[in-house]
Amino acid sequence: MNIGQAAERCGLPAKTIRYYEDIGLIRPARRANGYRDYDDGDVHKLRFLQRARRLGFSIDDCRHLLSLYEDESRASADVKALARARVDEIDARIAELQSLRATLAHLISACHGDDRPDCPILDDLAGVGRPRKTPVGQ
Amino acid sequence: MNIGQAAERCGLPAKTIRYYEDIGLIRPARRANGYRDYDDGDVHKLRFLQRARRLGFSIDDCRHLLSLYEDESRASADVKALARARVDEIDARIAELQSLRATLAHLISACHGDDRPDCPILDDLAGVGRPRKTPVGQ
DNA sequence: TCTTGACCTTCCTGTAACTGGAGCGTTTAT
DNA sequence: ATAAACGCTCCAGTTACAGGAAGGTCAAGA
Repeated sequence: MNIGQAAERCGLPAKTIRYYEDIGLIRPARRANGYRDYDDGDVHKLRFLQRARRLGFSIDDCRHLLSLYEDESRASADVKALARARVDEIDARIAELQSLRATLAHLISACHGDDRPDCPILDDLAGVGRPRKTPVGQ
Repeated sequence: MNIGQAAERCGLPAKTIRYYEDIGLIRPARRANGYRDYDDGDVHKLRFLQRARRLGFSIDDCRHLLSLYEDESRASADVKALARARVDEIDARIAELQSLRATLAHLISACHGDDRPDCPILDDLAGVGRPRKTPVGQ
């Protein structure tokens, strides 16, 4: 099938599918006219990639997952380790965002937010008050 | 002062400071030898930028915040609105990450993670089982 | 004076993972 | 016959810088 139909079936834009080919994730057949020709196996792989990306795996992770998927003798522990690493990344990111959120919420609550120019948010960014050492995150 | 000293005082790498100049965020003086020459006001602005970036404001947000900061007749409501928008972005991102985390944690708990090749994580990515409609996020 | 090393300069490239568009050829339907 | 819809490749842009090359400048020591 043509790339348009493959795109429809896997849920990825055609542009993305071509990009995945550029970086060596898939290698569809070509017809005489130069058009890419996808079979069901290709679409299956593309769907695999779409799901893995949606779960936040990097392209490199996806490459790895795909090779594990195609390796009949893989150990499920390898996959589990990849997934655990993803969860750790996610946890770190969530913690960081929650810290930022708390700082911003605090500043927002301190700002009267009217037509007057004085603003604790800007004051904080400008470093008004005691010099802060690592006030948020890091 | 030279860029190295300014970098040390504001907590940003010299590369980043030059980049901020490229995109028009700051405009330090130049000496006869072509070296950038930062005064205390410049360093103050750079520190402002460093703090705003650390709070997750985009460069465009920073540009906006800086212009508000320099506008003596600004309304604090404008700043508050920017900060609120940031909090909304953060909340959305956190929710998304938590959803991803839950899905991954579920798959991880279902995977025995040993030397055997069968793996529910890969099965899920491959679409084994009932076809999922938008299982996570979005 | 010469040299060494630490700075500084500009410019180019690369990152992640695509997206948009130009300019062109092909297929399909009317 | 022609127009729409699709396909192709290649190039540029996105975010916010980081790394490095090639070269100029400056202060200190031998």
